[in-house]
Amino acid sequence: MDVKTQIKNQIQETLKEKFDYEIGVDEIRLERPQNEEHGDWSSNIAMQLTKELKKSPKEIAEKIIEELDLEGEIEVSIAEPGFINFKLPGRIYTENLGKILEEKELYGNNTRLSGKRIMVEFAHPNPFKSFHIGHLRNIILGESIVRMLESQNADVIRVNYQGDVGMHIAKNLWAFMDIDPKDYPKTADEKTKLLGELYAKGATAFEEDEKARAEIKEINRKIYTKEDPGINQLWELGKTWSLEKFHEIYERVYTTFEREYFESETLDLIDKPIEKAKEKRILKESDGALIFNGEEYGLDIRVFVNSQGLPTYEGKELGLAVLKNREYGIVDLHIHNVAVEQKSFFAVTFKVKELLWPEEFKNRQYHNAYEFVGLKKGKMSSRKGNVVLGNDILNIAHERIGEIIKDREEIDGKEETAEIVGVGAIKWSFLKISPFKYLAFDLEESVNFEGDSGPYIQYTYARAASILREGGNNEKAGKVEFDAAKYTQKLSAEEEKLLKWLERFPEVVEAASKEYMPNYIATYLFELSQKFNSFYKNNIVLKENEKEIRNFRLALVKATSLVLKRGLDLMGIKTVEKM
RNA sequence: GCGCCGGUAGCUCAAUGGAUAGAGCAACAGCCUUCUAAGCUGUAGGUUACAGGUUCGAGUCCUGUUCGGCGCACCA
Repeated sequence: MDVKTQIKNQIQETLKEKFDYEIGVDEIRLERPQNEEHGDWSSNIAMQLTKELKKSPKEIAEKIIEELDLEGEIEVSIAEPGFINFKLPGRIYTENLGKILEEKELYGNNTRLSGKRIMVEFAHPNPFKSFHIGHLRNIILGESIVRMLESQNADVIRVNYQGDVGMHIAKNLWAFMDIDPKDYPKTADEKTKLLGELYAKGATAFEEDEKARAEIKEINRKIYTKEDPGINQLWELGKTWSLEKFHEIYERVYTTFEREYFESETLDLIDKPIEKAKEKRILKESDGALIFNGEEYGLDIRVFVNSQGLPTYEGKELGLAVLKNREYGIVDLHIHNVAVEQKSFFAVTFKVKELLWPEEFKNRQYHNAYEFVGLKKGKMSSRKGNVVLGNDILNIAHERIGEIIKDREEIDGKEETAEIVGVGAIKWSFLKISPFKYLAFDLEESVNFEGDSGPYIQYTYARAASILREGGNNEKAGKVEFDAAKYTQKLSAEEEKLLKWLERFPEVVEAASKEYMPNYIATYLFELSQKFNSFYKNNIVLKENEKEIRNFRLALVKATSLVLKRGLDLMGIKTVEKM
């Protein structure tokens, strides 16, 4: 039994004995005091119960601690107005240090989601359109969510769903048809640039030109029917161009997909569920379209098949559900990592899927509605061809890092280092803030490498790596060759803070994975780095004469480097040994 | 009109209903004669948008106001 559970059980028993008051263990909450001087754990139970027990919080707290029978030298104290604070013996933390060194990169994992199959759908860029800063937030967040779930022992299915049919394509093809194949660009960058321009041209024409609008609608129809070989060919070509570029980006951000779905694949599968939905009166006709009237569920009205008889995005979602079920059967949870602007869409399609296929979908769907990305300066619009491209951002970060390290002789692979650190800087800037908060992206700030930044953490890791490299055999440094109980007496302030902070990692990972908030990990790692750097400044490791202290510090450095690396890994960020 | 999200230091963000609201950046002042200065130490910076309420205790919960973002039938 861990310390936390022991304390809770004891409080529960004491309340029963002393006050004849029954309370569930889960209702007793132990908190981490913000101020570490208040101890390692804190309980507010005495204040909570003042009314019910009709006694002052202090009185209750005093009675509780009188009766507590805790094992293992836990210090208990009372603070105004009635907090009960627990201070754990140093031994717990030195023992945990041994645990980290033993478990290595598995430290922090748990088995909360063992046996669960979770499908995470993320990225979804649309072919023919650009992969912009919004997609970057999506894929970086999605990748981290996948890794966090895997750390909880879930069996994760990574999928991507991409819109390769619909009006946005038709707008593009309308402009695409005017390009002479002789003028087709050669490089992937030029190709995607052209596609972006074509979309902007088509979208503008659609809005401003009556004739163009009719033509685009006709192209859209032909995309669905596949009756026009010329259009089919252009469609294939543009899609290939797009996907080539998308895969380049996936690779750069260390993402892979087990299955990439396309809207075009769903088209043949839509009729059946639509029929079924009509029979069950889930969908109804209205003004020539087939709609779901969500009002009775407090939801919006949304169109599943338009009055032209073409399925909308909503309709295709039903086809996708059929396809997924066919390929993967029932999964425990479907996570859709899609920005908050689609909240209404998911609320409705979730409800329809649940009504159609309760066994497969009821209580098995979650829309991770993360917030929008915008620019701190200026506005973005793909319609106007004015977008910040994902790749450009990564390139700029890469270049900036390249400049910084170009004169550092000790770094071997400068290009690779610049890439890893550059990508890390961008990922960090996205993940360090809550996903559920609007992100005002500022390129200058995200490539600022000081303080709360990816490179700062990576740099801290490299410092640790450097000590371990020069400390000789890493394996040996990884062994704690000292008497843990005795050594705690001699800890410096920095050592103690670092040691204690390392022990929190597993609970941070668990909370982050439960709430889909990688920023918890970022905050933790930043504080870990600060504590390590402070330790680094004031506690010499390699030149320490006393062998016992030297070994302890090497162990501490090793453990810190393991946790830094693992934490960054959960965020989808790589480390370098030298930078 | 209805719904969802947000407003915390000059800027970007933290803060499971808890103890003195914390960081980073920017500004200012220090530290390279110890393992990487992408580092460390310090100073300054706050009516937590506003007004009520609930609570032993509110940045956090409730109500209203206000400002901003997003969404609400044939786009995805």
